[in-house]
Amino acid sequence: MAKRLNQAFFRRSVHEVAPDLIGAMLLFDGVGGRIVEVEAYHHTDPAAHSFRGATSRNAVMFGPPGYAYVYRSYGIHWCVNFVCEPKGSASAVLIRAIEPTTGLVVMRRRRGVADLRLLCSGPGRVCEALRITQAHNGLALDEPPFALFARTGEVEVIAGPRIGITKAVEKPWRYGLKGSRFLSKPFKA
DNA sequence: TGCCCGATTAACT
DNA sequence: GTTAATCGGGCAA
Repeated sequence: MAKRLNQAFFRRSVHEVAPDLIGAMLLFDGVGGRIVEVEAYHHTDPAAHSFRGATSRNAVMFGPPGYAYVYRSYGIHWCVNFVCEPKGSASAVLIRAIEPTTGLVVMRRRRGVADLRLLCSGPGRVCEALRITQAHNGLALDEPPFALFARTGEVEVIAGPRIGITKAVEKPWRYGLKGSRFLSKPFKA
């Protein structure tokens, strides 16, 4: 069995944690799969929610590492982040896509699509498939309903510009599993 | 208080 | 390629 990721795993630079999450297994209530795409955000980064300081929405980002920050996107979707670094640095990794492996029947029902590649390929899709909502904001990542396991084997991680932002667009802080069919968008070669 | 816009997605043309 | 859906945060007034 793969090693469980504990809070110490997240108590590092967000730019170390983010690529290390590629290939890791994410389960929520026993449903999920392998993480294939993430993005890193830091409080010194104009594109980060924490850039302008703590608010009620982003309060979890300013708390200790190893917790989930969940926010509403475009008034419609939920997106989940993993808080990193020592408490107060307000950095987090956005989970953008996973390769579905566990609980496929449940995820297909929740998403209303059968195509594996459309189940979890995008931050909003991941949360809908795993049924992560505002109710889970602030939960610890090393306790149920979360379960995270370190990748087993080597993986080839590729980096590139982040998606859907208008500030600091040039920063190559999107990380993905090279060649994965489950990315929300392909990485430029 | 009002207005603009976003770490998105799906359904259009 | 374009656009609607939908709402809270952030900033101007």
